[in-house]
Amino acid sequence: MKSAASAMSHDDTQETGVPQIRDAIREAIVERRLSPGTKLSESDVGNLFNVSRTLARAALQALSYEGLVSVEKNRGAFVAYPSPEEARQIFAARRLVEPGILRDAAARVTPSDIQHLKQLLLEEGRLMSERGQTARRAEIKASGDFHLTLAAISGNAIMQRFMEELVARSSLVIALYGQSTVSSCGHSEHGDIIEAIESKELDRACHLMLHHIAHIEADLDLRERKSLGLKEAFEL
Amino acid sequence: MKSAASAMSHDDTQETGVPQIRDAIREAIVERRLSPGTKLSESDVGNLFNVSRTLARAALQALSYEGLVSVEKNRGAFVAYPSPEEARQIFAARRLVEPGILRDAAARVTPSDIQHLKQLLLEEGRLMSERGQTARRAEIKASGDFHLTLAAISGNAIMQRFMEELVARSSLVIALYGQSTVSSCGHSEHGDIIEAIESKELDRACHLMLHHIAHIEADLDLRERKSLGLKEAFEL
DNA sequence: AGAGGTCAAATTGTATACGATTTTCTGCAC
DNA sequence: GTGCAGAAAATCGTATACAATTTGACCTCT
Repeated sequence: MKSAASAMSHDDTQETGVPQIRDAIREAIVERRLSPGTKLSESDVGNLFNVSRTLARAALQALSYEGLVSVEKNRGAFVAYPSPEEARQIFAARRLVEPGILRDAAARVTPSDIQHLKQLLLEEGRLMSERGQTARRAEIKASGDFHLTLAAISGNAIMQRFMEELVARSSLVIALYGQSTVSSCGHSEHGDIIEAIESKELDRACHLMLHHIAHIEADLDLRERKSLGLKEAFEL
Repeated sequence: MKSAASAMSHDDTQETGVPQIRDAIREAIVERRLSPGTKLSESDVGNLFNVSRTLARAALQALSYEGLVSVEKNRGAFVAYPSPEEARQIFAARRLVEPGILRDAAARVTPSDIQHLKQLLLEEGRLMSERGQTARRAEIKASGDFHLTLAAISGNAIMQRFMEELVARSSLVIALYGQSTVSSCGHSEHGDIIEAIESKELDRACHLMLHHIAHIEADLDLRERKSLGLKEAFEL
């Protein structure tokens, strides 16, 4: 396997600190430059960012709290490889919280917020028509940003952080179990939700949101792919 | 101020590892043996648990991710001192997610789960009638356990972890802003919710839950207590 | 060739060392 | 006594060192 290090970009600005490292790795995971299961050794991470293992380890720990990295005792850290069950729970959580966040957001939304959302939508559409790795990565981020912006508008920092975790983990799930090559989020659905918010049709907005999440989930193939029991794999 | 160390118990079993330390400190915070604002120096924590600063630091970092400890750069870690605004957001988050969790839990609840919940209720009642610090601490934990058990029954590990964070932080908020000396959770309200679940009255159960959370929040005095402007403090 | 076992290399776990920053104490001028 | 350097102490930030564990290779014996 290609070294984990080479898969990440690294600006040489000597801005030290765990947050930079954590954020850089998270971005790499969310944008799928790092695939689930990739080993993230402390030394490699440290070398890549020109820091000691101490800081590399701290960054990996931080990511493990967010569920993006799993650390196995005495074995090291790996980009998380969510199980189908875990994937289901992530989306169940989103169905549980996003309508509520949407309601809170709608109650506080300002015209400037609406403008911001529409801006995001435009950008998203632009990226969809482009081709190339870079555009694809930017599109992934943009489509998540819609949901995160709603959380930000809701004004609840706690729910916002939770949504950041859920969106990031969703990206991992889609990378693993997504079937269609098309974008993770139905672009038009975002637009419909914005419209519903704008015209204060709260119930319809929530309904659309639930439908939208279900739509994303429907594109996943979450059938258990066991190791085939180590026996079943060869009998027959 | 009394040393932070002396406020925590510590069993001498040489079970090393960050989790033990983290859990012990969390328990101490949730049970209010450690007050908001208390300094948690890395050396003290390390000495207390007979580990190096490395592990102490890791444990404190972990707690900061849960919002129970705030670490200030170059100054150290302190038991979190949530602002009134933060407190409001914590309860807003609970109002947002607990009805949903309750619905999911009700859909999967087994007779054995009901029995477990009633058991908790009994224990809670028993502790309420007792007196003394130890009983008070146990009661605090028991009252939170009701909400956590519901999350466990819902079968969603992600929501469960989120609820653990919210309940723990609620304990901090109540310690800071709670007015009445009585228990944080209306004991009878828990019983009513169990009944509603048992008889499959979902809407009523959710309604009761919202009411219950509002009831807890109503006991708080979340008025901003500024430093009193340094002038107003003395002009009558 | 295959099974099993020992050793070497790599990697993580934890402690310690040292520099940087903040806080506290001290002493001197006023 | 008050106020303000400046030094001393304490505490955090980061790197390095060393122990423990895992992994994989190689070698032997059947």
